[in-house]
Parts: sequence; structure tokens; C-alpha cells
Amino acid sequence: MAEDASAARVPPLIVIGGATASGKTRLSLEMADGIPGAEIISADSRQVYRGMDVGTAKVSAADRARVPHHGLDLADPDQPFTAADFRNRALDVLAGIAARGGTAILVGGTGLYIRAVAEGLPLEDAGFEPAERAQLESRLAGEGLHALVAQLRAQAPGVASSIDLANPRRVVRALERVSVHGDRPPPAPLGYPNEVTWHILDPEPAVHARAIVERAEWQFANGLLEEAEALRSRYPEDLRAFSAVGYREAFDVLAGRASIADAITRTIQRTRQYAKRQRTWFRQESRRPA
RNA sequence: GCGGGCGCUGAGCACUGGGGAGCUCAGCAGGCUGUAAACCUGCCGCCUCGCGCUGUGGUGGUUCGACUCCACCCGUCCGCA
Repeated sequence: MAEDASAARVPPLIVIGGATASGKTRLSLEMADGIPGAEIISADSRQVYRGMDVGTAKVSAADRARVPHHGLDLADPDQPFTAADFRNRALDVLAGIAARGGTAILVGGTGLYIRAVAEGLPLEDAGFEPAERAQLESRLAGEGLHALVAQLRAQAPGVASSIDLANPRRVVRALERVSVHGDRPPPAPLGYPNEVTWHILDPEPAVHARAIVERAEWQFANGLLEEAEALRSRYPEDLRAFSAVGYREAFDVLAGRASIADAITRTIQRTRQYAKRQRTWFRQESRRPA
């Protein structure tokens, strides 16, 4: 469609965002069926991990065979994976889809991942300093947040005034970035160099609540415990990947720390909490200037 | 029946003879440009939202002053019978 070389690097994009159990997957498949050459990219921070299928509600193998899917199974649970990693992978995939003349459907619940791709956050190599971050992290544990905040204020007052100084994660990241870029604000979004259509799903509360309950019950009845057992035999339980809703609860059952009924109740509870945060995020997202 | 523990805000708990509406969870709202299903913030007895009002099972007592000490009662839990 686009003759322009730069636009051809990236296909038209359809974004489907929304909370857990809001029907994103089904909508994405329906849309893909109606668009020739459509390919789906999952933007979900926990679906990138191999072996975490039931608990993260990945699309079925049948659906993956019918419609090309990307963004899944990119890392093992014990491998670090960041928003920048996701963006880089997505950019590669988008180039491929563009070359095939298709359309990309970016679907997911991880707002930052969607934003990184659909709004073009320039997450480059410079400024990502794992060693520096690890050092800051240990100082945080030893000296406390206050010391890092004081340093940030002294070293980069501009950055300090623009971030949440009560959030250790943000303070550490800010210092990490400052160590390379100095007192400069984060780069502005590049935008997406082709047409983008947004769909933010926000089901009626009672409907959504029921979907969350059904999802949790289904997962525990259809292999989540077995999946968790397999993961537990290969990895430590405290991996960040396993902070995903459902896994912690499944581990508790396997270790005899909780009954299945309690695990399901807790999973439903945490899903609701997560869904609330997603709604807050996507409400902001839908207010962005057209 | 005897002995002991416990009774306040949805749940679970602290502290205290002299300004408690304290903490955790849940709940509600919000934020988040590289850990993002992570992480963080505010609210969370009542209202006319003022730095106002009420409040620590009940009754009575001690005291200048009681959530705090004493007595009895009610409820609940544990032990002994």
C-alpha cells in the first residue's frame, strides 16, 4: 500500500488494549479473520515466558496455527526481559509484516509494552546500565531510599523534580539514566510511522467481574497446577516472572500452604486488583491527543 | 462450675492512667518512559469536611482525668472438671 520507503518499514497497526479477561484475545482473533495478511503481536509482559501458558492465558495452539502470533515465548522465566527487549522484538516483527504487506494487531494488557511500540518510546542501548542498576539496588538496601533521593536531587534536580521520589524503582532507574545522560528528561516518543487504530476494551463491571471469576476457576481446573509443578521443578519460586497472578497461588497449593479453594479466591482477588490498575492506565492512554 | 485469654472501624492485630480514630489486609481512587501481572501514592468511624463530632462489649466504681485500674454482667475462645 504505502510506496514511501520509510512507511513501508512498518505496517498499519491496530491496537487492542484492556484489562485481563476483558475479551482482548477473542477480539484480536475476530479482527484477524477479517483482515487479509493480519498478524497478531501479544503485548503482555508475562506471556513472553516459555512454559507459562495456562496461567497467562496464552492463545491456543490451534489459534496460533490459524493466525500468525508473535510476542510469545521469547524468554525463559529466569531470563531478564525488559520493555526495550519487547520493543526491539516487536520492531523486527513489524518489519516482517510490512514486507509481507500485512497488518499488525498489537493486543495486550501491559500498557508500557503497548506504548513502547505504538507510541514509539526510544528505548536505546545507551542509558540501560544493569551493572549500575545493581549497584544502586544494593545501596538502596544498605543506605535506604533517602540517600538515593538526596543524590538524585543533587546530581539531577531536573529529573528529580519530574519523577516519583517515593518509588524506589523510579529513583534507581532515574539515577541509572542520569549516570549516562545527565540531568536530561526522558526522550520524547517518536510516534508510530504509519496508521494506528486504537481499541480500548472496558467491559461493564458485572460482566468483567464474572469473566475474572470464570477465568480463575478454569485455569485451576485445566492445568495451572500441573504447569506450576513443572516450573517449580526447574526454577526457584521467587522469580519475577512468577509474580504473575495465579502462579504464586498455585505454588502455595503445591507446597501445602493453601487449599485450592483459597488459591482460587486469592487469584480472583489479585486479578481484580491488577485489572483496576490496567483500567487506570488505559483510561490515561485513551485521553492522549489524537 | 473453676481458672485463664479476648471483646473498638469489613477481617486480623498493636499501643497507652492525661491530646488514638494507630498498623496490616481487604476495599475505593490515582500514578507509572527500560523489573510493568512489577513498583508507588492518597483515602479508608460520621458529617454541614472543620484541623468539627462520636467511638475501645454493658453497668457501676476508683481517679483531677479511664480504652487503660477494680467489681459485676454479657459474648466468645482455651484448659480443668
